[in-house]
Amino acid sequence: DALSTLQRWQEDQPDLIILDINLPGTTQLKDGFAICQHIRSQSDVHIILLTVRGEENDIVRGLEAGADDYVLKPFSPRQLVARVQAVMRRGRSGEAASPLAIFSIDGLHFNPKIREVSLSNGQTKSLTSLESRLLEYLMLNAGHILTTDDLISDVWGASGGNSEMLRQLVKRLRAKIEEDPTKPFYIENLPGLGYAFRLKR
Amino acid sequence: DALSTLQRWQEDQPDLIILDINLPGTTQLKDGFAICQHIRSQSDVHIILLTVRGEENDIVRGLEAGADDYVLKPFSPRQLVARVQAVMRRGRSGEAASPLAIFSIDGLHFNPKIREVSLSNGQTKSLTSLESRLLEYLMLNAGHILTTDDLISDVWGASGGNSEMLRQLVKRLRAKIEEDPTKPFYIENLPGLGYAFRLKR
DNA sequence: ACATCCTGTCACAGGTTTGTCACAAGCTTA
DNA sequence: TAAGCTTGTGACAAACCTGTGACAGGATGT
Repeated sequence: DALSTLQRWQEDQPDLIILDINLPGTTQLKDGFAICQHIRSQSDVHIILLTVRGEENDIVRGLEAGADDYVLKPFSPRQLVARVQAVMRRGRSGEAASPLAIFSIDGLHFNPKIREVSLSNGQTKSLTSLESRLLEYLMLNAGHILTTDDLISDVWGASGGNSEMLRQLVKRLRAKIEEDPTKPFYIENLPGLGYAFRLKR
Repeated sequence: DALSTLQRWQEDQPDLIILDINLPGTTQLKDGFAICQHIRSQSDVHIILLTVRGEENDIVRGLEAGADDYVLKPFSPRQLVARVQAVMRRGRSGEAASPLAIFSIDGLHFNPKIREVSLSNGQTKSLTSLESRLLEYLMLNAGHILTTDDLISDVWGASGGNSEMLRQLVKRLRAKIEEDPTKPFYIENLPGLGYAFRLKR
């Protein structure tokens, strides 16, 4: 849990920390991100996050909080070992910039920090808060199908949001980033499943 | 033993290897880890290690040598089956895909994730939700007879569904995947019993 | 106060998917 | 041969999904 994590970290002085974002017993102040940030502020230790698939925007928060890498649950032990080795390999000073500063896929560039997309035709548009959240989630999982529920809970959180609002949001986002919104290129619909950011093949 | 393991691996090209670390007859050069590493260096096949409880740091060595997962002896058959399914489920790359990545039987390729089949003649068709469920269940149990009731309860759940709906669904699925729906090749009917996905012999 | 933007809600259109009905063909059994 | 059962099939209707336009309330800035 949160407290003993910090204690043990100070006692053991490990080279690497694998940190589950969903720490049990985290009180109001100390969630996984806060811990990550706290540790990072005092040390250069390597930190790898464990995140549940479906909550990928935790990743963004985690990397911003100073994590070196992340692994999605469920993961294969082999994958975890590989990530650990990779993180250890790049020295502490490894200038592994947050890889998610800017998304660039298929001529679409998106900077979630300032909520701006630049299209392949040179145009630049600024997105609203919700549109940005949606696009970030989609591009983070480019090529994977995201169910309607996933998207809703990511954009609006566990409580709010419904499929009607999502449809409307998709429409508005497409109006901004698609060349021809009636024939979407980037944001693909999989009937009965959800949406996906399409990867060229 | 070590040598025949490598031989059979090359001959059989299995999808999954369950490897006991304590191989008998391992000479100085070839212990279980070396075998694991050797196989991994040449293939992406899934590897599950069997390790005796009490030597848990074998696990670390094994995972470093490229294994996907491990099972401690003594284990229950049920646990082993669960691990195998989990390993098979997540693709080779370590990405976790929930259903089996792709079924390929007798020239029929089926990706349940995106609900798409590609036929031997090169055509690809997308299936509806129910069609996909049915085909997945059939291919998962290819070569085994599935009773009408089994199929109904798998596709529609415990409550809904009846044999009429199943017949209709089978018809629609056959129309999409069979070359000649009047003479089905893949989906075979066993009068009075149910259906089966036919395996070539 | 006013205009503007963002967001949620309603209503509807078009397409697809699914359930239902009726019936034909094949096999089994009396 | 005649029921009786099972399986395959066509047609149709209901339900569902997705996209869209219009509109209203709230926030924000002038």
